[in-house]
Amino acid sequence: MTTDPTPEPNWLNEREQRAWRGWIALQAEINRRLARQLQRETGLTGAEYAVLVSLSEAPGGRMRVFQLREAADWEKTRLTHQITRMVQRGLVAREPCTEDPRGAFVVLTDAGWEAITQAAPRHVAHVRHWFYDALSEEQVDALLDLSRTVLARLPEADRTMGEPCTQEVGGLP
Amino acid sequence: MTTDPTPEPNWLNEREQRAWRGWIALQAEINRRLARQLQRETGLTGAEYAVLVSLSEAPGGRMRVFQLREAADWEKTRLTHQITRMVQRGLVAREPCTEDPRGAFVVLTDAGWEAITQAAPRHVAHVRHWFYDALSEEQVDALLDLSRTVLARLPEADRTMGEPCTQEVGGLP
DNA sequence: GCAACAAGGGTGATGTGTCACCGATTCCCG
DNA sequence: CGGGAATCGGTGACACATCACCCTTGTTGC
Repeated sequence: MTTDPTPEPNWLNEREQRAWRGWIALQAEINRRLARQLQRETGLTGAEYAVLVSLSEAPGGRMRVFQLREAADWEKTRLTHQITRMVQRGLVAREPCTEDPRGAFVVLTDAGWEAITQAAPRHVAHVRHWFYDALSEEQVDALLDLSRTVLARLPEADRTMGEPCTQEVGGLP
Repeated sequence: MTTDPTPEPNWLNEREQRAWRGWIALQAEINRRLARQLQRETGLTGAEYAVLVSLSEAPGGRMRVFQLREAADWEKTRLTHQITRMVQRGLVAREPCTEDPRGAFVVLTDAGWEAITQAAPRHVAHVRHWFYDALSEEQVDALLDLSRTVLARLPEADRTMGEPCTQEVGGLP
C-alpha cells in the first residue's frame, strides 16, 4: 500500500493537539457569535458586512469587482454570487464599466451606506466585548505576530510541497 | 437617535485593527487550504471530517446524536442535516436506540472507517506543513493560552452584556 | 390523572461557498 | 494580421449552515 519508509502518521503531540483544537473551537465560537449578533441586530450577514466594509473604504463606495475581490481575498465566484444577492437586497448596485467593456463596478446604495454605518459600531463593540476585553496587550501582540508568521510563510510552504506531498502520503483515486 | 452620552463608536486602534484583520485572514486562508486539500485528496468535506473524527474516537465508532453534538459543539439542526447527507454517502448509519425510544445512534460504516483512516494522516500532515512548521514553541504556547483565555471568559462576557448592549447601541427594527 | 413543559431528534426554506464550466475582451507573439 | 492564452465576469449544480417549526417521549405540578 505504501512505498514510503515512514507510513506511520506524524501525529500532533499532546500540546499541539490541544492548541489546534482550541484554535478551531475559538474560531467557531467567536464567528458564530458575531454572525448571530450581526444578523439579529442589523439584519446583515457576515458576508454582507465584509463586502460593505470594503466598499465603504473605497472612494465613492465604488469599486471594480476584481478590486473588491483582492481587497477581501475572496474567490471570484463567491463574490459574484454575493453581489447578486446583495443587489437583490438593494445594498449595492452593479454599474457597467465604460473603459473596459468586460468589467463592472459595484457601488454602495443609500441603503448600503445606512446599513454599514449602523452595523459597524455594534460589530466593533462585540469584537471588543467577546475578544479584546479578554486579552492582554501581550496576547494581542502574540496574536498579530502569529498571524503574520503563518501567513508570511505560506508561499514558501507551497513551494516546498507542490508534488512531494502527494507522493509522500500515497494515492487515493 | 441616540440617548447615550457616548454615541461615537469605540473603534479599534491601529494595532487592534491589524491583529483582528490578521486573525480573520489567517482563519480564512488556513481553513480554505485545509478544506480544499481534504476535498481533493480524500473526497471528504471539512464537516464530514469533523464528524468522522469524533465518531472514530468513540468506542465502536458509535455515539448518540446528542453526544456527538456536545463533542463537536454543533447545533442540533446542523448535525441532523449533516448526518442525513453522510448516511446518503454511506459514511455513517443511523440506528434506533432501544433504551430511549426517542433517541438515535450514529455508527461509522466500513466506508466511514476507511475514509477517516485514509484522511487523518494527510490532514495532520497539512496542518503541520501550513501551520505548525511556521510556528515556534513559544508561539504555539501563546496560541493555546490565547484560545483558552477568550473561551474561558465568554460565559462572563455573556453575563456582563445581556440587555445593556442592546440599549447601549440603540435600536434597529 | 392529566396538562404543561423539557429533552431528543427531525423537516423545509433560504442564504452561503465551492466546483466546473461558459462567454466576452484584451494581450502577446509569431 | 491571426490565433492562443490570460483577464474579467458570470451561471448552474451541489454541499453547507441557520432559522422557524414540528413530532414524540419523559417529567413534573396540580
